[in-house]
Amino acid sequence: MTQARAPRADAVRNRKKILAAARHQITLHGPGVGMDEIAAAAEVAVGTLYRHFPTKTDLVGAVVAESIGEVADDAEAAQERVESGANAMQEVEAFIGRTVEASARDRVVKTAAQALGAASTDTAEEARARAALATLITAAQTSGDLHPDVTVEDFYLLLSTAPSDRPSEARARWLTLTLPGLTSRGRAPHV
Amino acid sequence: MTQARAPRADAVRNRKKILAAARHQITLHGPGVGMDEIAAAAEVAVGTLYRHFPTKTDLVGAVVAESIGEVADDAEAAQERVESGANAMQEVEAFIGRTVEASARDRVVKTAAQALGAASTDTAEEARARAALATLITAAQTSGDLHPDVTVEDFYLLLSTAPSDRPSEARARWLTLTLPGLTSRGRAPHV
Amino acid sequence: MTQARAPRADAVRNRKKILAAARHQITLHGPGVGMDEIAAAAEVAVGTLYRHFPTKTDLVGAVVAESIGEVADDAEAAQERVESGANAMQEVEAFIGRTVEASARDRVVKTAAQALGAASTDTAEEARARAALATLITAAQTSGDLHPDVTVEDFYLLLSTAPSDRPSEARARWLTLTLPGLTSRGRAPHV
Amino acid sequence: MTQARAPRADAVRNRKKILAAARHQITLHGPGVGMDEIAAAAEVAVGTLYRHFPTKTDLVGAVVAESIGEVADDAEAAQERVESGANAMQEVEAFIGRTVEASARDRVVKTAAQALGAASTDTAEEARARAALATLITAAQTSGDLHPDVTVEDFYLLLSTAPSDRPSEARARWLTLTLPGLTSRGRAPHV
DNA sequence: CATGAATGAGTTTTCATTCAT
DNA sequence: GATGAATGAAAACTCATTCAT
Repeated sequence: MTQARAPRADAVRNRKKILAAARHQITLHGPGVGMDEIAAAAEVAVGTLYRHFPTKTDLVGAVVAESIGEVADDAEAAQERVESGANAMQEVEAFIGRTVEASARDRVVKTAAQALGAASTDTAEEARARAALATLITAAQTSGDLHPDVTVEDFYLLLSTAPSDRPSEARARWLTLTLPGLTSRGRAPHV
Repeated sequence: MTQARAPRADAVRNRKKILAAARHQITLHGPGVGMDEIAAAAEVAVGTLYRHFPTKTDLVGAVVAESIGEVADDAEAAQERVESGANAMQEVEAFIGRTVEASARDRVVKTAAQALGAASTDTAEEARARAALATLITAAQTSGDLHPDVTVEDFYLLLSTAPSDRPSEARARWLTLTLPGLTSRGRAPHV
Repeated sequence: MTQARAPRADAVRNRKKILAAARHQITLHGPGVGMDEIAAAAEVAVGTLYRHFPTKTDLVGAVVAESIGEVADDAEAAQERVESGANAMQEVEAFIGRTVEASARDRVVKTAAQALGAASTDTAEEARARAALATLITAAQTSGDLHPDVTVEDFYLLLSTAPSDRPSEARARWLTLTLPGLTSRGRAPHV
Repeated sequence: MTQARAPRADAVRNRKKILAAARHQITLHGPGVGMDEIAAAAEVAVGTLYRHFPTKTDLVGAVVAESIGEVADDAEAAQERVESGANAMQEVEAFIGRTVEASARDRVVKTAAQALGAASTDTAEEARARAALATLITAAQTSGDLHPDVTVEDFYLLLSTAPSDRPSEARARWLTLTLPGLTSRGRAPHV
């Protein structure tokens, strides 16, 4: 069992520089930035870039995974606040709002992921996010007005269709139109 | 007064073949299909393709315009049914459902338009669609439960964020989650 | 012997329009102007253009031939003035000066001819020019200082290397440097 | 202080092969040879060619610069011979003769430069050539028969209009007709 | 005869990826 | 491990020329 030798310090440093540069470049010039440009921005040679990420798809996938990690962090924080007594339904709505805003800031990353068909998700971060969201959802269904049939998939469905590339008023309006569908009252049967 | 000479029969035929082929190829392989491939699919030489559409952007724009034309047709039909006594709110919901399905079939066209920055809209078709929708909205607000602040823009906002590239169950679920936000009851103030 | 039927009036008109347009367009945008552009400028369809000139080379050749015709006119006029008593050497020098200026005005035609390897000359016009020049040369050798070994070819050699695409000062300087070589005194043997 | 790292051995080799091939191909088939052809002749992929010269204009410019370098070498050698006691006027005439011959060998390079509007000159080589020529001119004006108003520009004017694409007899004749204009005797005022 | 649509080889250039140094 | 030069398959677009209408 060849224990994976601990990565060299500079290799770690390079990986970080590359990810940061990729994120920046993609946000700046859209997907379709050349690998050369990303490499240059990371102050690294293309070869090095390819040693860390064998494919452009892989690199973009990693950038996306990072974003997911941040979403997971956010969801976990919300869940902890709920455990400490915060209103679950309010946390759910606030979480959605923040995530939509975040994906607006990083919108090109999303586009990039789609454009390149980057495989959906890096398991570790994904799992964390999913766990925290599930807890949050259950809490809001118990103590609040979140409709009982709502699932984590529904969150993803909505978040992945948020108008991240539209002006902030559009995003606000979208929240107004969309959030009611998550509540019991909003979806109450016709009288 | 140089009366624009009637276009030749074969030119018209080719234009149609090209548009059809473009639509098909784009739907099949995404935007970024080569012009050569589209030309081949249309059984035409590239030169011909470029005679009809001087730029790839123009071609994609034309394909998009066609789609918009179809949406306009659909909206007008719905409006006429309402004038003939059909339930306005039901027509609104059905219209949205149908359009989401249509954009799922043509999903890549949408992507293509965004990707290439094809100028937003072909005025003529756009105007028709807008007019029919406005009438439809007013009718549903008068006789049905459509929320009074809903506008044509809201329709566009929702339609443009529909999960057109997801399986049909996802699209159905999306309708379930989204439609309530358009109604007065769905958005009723918290008690 | 099928006597070549007299060309139709409109065909003649078209030929002239095409030649004029070609000359204008080439002078304007350099050789490499598209045949389509020339056709458009002549208010004629490309097909018509190709009926009159089966090849781009042919068209350019015809334009060049026209220029030669003008040179021939000029040479004949000079020769007639000499017959009427004008100073032959002065006429020679003036003729060269005028021709250089003319080729500067039409410079692109020359470039075009070279670029496309347009076959050297249209016999009729060429012959007229050659005859008039020969007479002029003989007169200047008899009554003036034109070096006895100078031939029509020498004139062509100089004219074809005139700096037609340089500013007029350059052309003037070129005359200053070049004309002495045509005279007996200028080429007097080293003492 | 980022010391420009020494270029790799193979890169240098390729650059040379490319320049040589470009020169050859251009001389052979005129400007307008495809980049693909040049690449093939250099036994290199197009991409490599574009790494070294980002634009066709750049490549042609480099080829031209090389030619100018050779002219500069020649002029410097002539100047040194004069410093060592050689006859200045003879060196001037010989230099012009050699350069005309050289530009006949490389004639298409000249055409190419004009055709592509390659920015007139590569400063370094140009400067060397100009310096050597100026010295040579002064020497020939002092010790020989070179006309006092002749400048480096005059040399360029003549060389750039030499009949480089004509047979060698034409070039010889051209020298006979042109050189007198550079001398004091040749341009002596009319008696 | 005129028209102008169609042809298709060819042009320059880009970019993800590989591999010698 | 890092470097950056080399690769070569596209891609979008042009234009002289042909040919159906």
